[in-house]
Amino acid sequence: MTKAGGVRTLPSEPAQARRFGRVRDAQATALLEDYVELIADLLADAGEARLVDIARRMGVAHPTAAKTINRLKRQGLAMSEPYRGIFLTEIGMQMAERARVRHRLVVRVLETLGVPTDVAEADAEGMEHYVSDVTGRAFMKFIDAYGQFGTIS
Amino acid sequence: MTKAGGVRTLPSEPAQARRFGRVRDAQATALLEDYVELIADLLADAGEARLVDIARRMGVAHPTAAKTINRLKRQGLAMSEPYRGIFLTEIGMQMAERARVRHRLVVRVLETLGVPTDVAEADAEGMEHYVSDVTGRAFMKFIDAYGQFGTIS
DNA sequence: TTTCAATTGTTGCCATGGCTACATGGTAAA
DNA sequence: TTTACCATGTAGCCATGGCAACAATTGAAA
Repeated sequence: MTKAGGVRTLPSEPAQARRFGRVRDAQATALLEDYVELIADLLADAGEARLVDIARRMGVAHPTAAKTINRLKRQGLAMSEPYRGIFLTEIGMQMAERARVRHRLVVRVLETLGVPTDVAEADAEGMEHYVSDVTGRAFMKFIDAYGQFGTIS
Repeated sequence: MTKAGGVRTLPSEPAQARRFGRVRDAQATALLEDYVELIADLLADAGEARLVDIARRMGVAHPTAAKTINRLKRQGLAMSEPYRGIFLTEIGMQMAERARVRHRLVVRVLETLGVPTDVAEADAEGMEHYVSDVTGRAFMKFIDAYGQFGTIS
């Protein structure tokens, strides 16, 4: 099963290492993006983002959410007074907006490819963090061309 | 910006919690899948999977790779004798094959949507772990319908 | 056969992201 | 005004996944 016969051809070592490095980077910010997006949604929808609600919606215990929110604060994405609700900084809001746009884009692409909405929403939650700008632009072109007519298949 | 006016409507609390739970589960197995897939590729391509090569291709220091491989062994996915190359168990090979098929599927979908091959390969590396069976089937239908004619846009 | 470089193994450190258990603060009901 | 309940904060535990530093083994060159 060498290069001649098989389909298998490994990428070059540095290229592959770079790729996995990028995946690790994306993974590191994925959780922060999810929190920031959720906080923005809660602020828009309920007028406030409380720790308990964040924890319940993330499906984690409240100390877990508290730790992550502290990380958001350290990174200048969120802010809060003791025993009060959580708010986003300017940077946090920008990140939330970008995440929200990308999320909706991925969902629409999946829907257009025939994936049911609830599954599309669920899968997009994980996939969205790994969509590069180039891929995002390709997605937009695809939606512009086929999205408005509903499903493609 | 309530339900009436805006686009924003949060999913129900349990639904959203379930979604994020699924993302966490997928994240937990993502690294194992990547290792198993890489080991299978090295075995097919080079005839052996050595620790140094795995570490270099993953872009990590060798103790990091060693720890992860120990985890693979604990979970019954890989096996090795001290100071020897790494092999996959039956289960590990099955996992590798599934991961490989899904990886190629995601790459082909992205390519068909107009994403350049190298970017498609890179993005697929992160996205593939979050593609559910339902979405995978939709991808296959899409490829069957449009894939053979090259890019869609 | 000896020696030495490369590979593998091990230990111990750090940050992250889960959890439980407990302490503290805030507020509404009694 | 108390009190009791809920929300928030904090401490400490575990596993994961990075790292550097050092130990042990292998195997090839001298």
